[in-house]
Amino acid sequence: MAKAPPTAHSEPAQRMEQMIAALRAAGQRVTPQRLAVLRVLAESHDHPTVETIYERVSRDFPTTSLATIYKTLTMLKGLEQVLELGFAHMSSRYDGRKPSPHAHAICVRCGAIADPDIGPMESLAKDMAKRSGYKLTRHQIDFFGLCPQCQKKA
Amino acid sequence: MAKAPPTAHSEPAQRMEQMIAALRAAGQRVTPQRLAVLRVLAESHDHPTVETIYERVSRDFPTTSLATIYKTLTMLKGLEQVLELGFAHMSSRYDGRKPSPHAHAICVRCGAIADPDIGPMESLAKDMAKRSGYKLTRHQIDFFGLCPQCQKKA
DNA sequence: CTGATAATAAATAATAATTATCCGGAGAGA
DNA sequence: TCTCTCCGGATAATTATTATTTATTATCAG
Ligand SMILES: [Mn+2]
Ligand SMILES: [Mn+2]
Ligand SMILES: [Zn+2]
Ligand SMILES: [Zn+2]
Repeated sequence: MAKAPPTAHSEPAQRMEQMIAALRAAGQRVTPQRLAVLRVLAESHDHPTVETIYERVSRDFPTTSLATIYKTLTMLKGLEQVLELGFAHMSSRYDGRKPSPHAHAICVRCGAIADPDIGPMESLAKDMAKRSGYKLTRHQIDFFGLCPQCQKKA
Repeated sequence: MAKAPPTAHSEPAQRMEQMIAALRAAGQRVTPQRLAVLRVLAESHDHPTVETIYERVSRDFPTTSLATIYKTLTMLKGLEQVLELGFAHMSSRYDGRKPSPHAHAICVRCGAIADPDIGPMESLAKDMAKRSGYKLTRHQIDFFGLCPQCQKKA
């Protein structure tokens, strides 16, 4: 059997290990429910909602409560292990694979979210910090429009 | 008396005229309540919340309902006469002075919002469109941190 | 391994922001 | 003036999220 090819970003399994390590380092308990949430986050490429995470966790863990998902995500946010994308008229979306702030493209029709690597935001943030006088700590950069699929249906 | 100095962006009065014209062009009625909302939007530099707009409108128009503010803002958004800044864990903020998308700095302590002109986002949007395949129509670019005042208090 | 204990999970209630519904009234146009 | 539609105000409903309460469980000292 051939060796698995190298990948640019972490495999779900190793991303999970990172998150578990972060929990332990923070003195947080590692419970089955939390492991289930971590797994969903590590495996999901679609920037799922709380509801979606809940459904995916529920497959293996049917008694889990929505509140548990919320609380786990809040905790992981505090540990900078998950990125929350917050919006006004739709529920938040979560990225557990790339937990540091990065730009997103959001389809206003179907909700699909893409996050290709684009030119770095550092210079933009520097510029904003300089001209506003703010001490900046994080950002959320969102572009809205139609995903390729929805463009076809138009 | 000296002539008023020229300004880079529109005076409240002329911004109001623009908005009124947009209403008329869209066949929308220009009512006293709506005029009151327009005035608040044209005069406010603080990116007010719905609640704040409501309070300001209520000074001159005490019987106004919150729902009217919401409905008027929704309409103005449709006419691209007001920019909504939507967030996950706080209520939306509105900019009626510069209604086209632009970057903001938001103070996480006191909520102050600044929007200095910074390096253009066009190239960033182009890059995102190219790499994601999305057809982009608008964006929201937010930087979070501490405003100058809150930095002092630290 | 066992038991003590503090943290956590589930269920549920509460909250906050926003949106929908209903109805009376004002206003533009015939 | 009449009419018909739009609009405003009051209030109910909805949605997303957070708080509370109680039972359960992961962790670790012994
Ligand atoms: Mn992402
Ligand atoms: Mn602005
Ligand atoms: Zn789409
Ligand atoms: Zn501040």
